[in-house]
Amino acid sequence: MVSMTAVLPLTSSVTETDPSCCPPPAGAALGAEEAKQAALVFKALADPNRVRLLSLVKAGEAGERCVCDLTEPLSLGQPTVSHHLKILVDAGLLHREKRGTWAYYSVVPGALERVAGLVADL
Amino acid sequence: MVSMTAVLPLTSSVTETDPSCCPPPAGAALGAEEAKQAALVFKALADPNRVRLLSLVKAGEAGERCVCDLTEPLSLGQPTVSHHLKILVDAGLLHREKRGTWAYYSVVPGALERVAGLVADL
DNA sequence: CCGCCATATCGACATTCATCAATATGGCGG
DNA sequence: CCGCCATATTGATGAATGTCGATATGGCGG
Repeated sequence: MVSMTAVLPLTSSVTETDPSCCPPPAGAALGAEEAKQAALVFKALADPNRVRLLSLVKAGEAGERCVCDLTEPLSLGQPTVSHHLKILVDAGLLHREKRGTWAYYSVVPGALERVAGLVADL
Repeated sequence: MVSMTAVLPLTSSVTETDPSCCPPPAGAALGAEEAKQAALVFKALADPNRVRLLSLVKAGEAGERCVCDLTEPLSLGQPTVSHHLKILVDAGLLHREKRGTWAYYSVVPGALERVAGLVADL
């Protein structure tokens, strides 16, 4: 139990070991910390079922989807789906909102575009 | 020894189980096969050292880099670096060219942009 | 032709991860 | 207040993965 921190600061928040601060020199190679942060986001996308989850949530009406609608198309157990969703939330890609008994997930606005930018200018 | 196939068709090559062919309906959720292909690429990026490798290669002069110049900045053994490079090549992200005793790696033109697009319109 | 050098492959080991069954939590209807 | 329902958490297990040391491959200089 050390996690529960959302990754994807990518805009601010610079918890580096290196004291020489950070706005990436643009054009230069990534440092170890930046690479680790980036890899954390990619790890969240490195599973077929999580990719499908993101896709399903995004395609859902109003851009959101309840967990109960996600277990069936993936042919996965409910605990497993819950686990994957947590990983996507921790990565800063999904947002969770609990309404009554149900939990609705939606794609964090701009998150995918931000990741796309991350890839494009490695 | 089953691998050695480059991923990232993403443009053509559709080895699906599903017979109803494939240009993604655009707007609909991803199928299982598409998600698997995407996840394969993300898996290649899901390691900090591989992200740094890509970055280092891209930042190298003439956009290429010899293996011997890559082991030191990563503090990794040569076999390990070679292994990571192979994964990036198999994912269709890096290109390998052997000149004499040395192996030069370069980013496949447009590969990163293609992956970025993959992420943006999940 | 022999040995050095850069790179790739192999085998092994420790760690991480995806998945499931079982259980906990917490709201809603009766 | 009791039990059902949707969701989350826990524990366990098998598979995948990152790393290393040792070894194989293959070109180049002497």
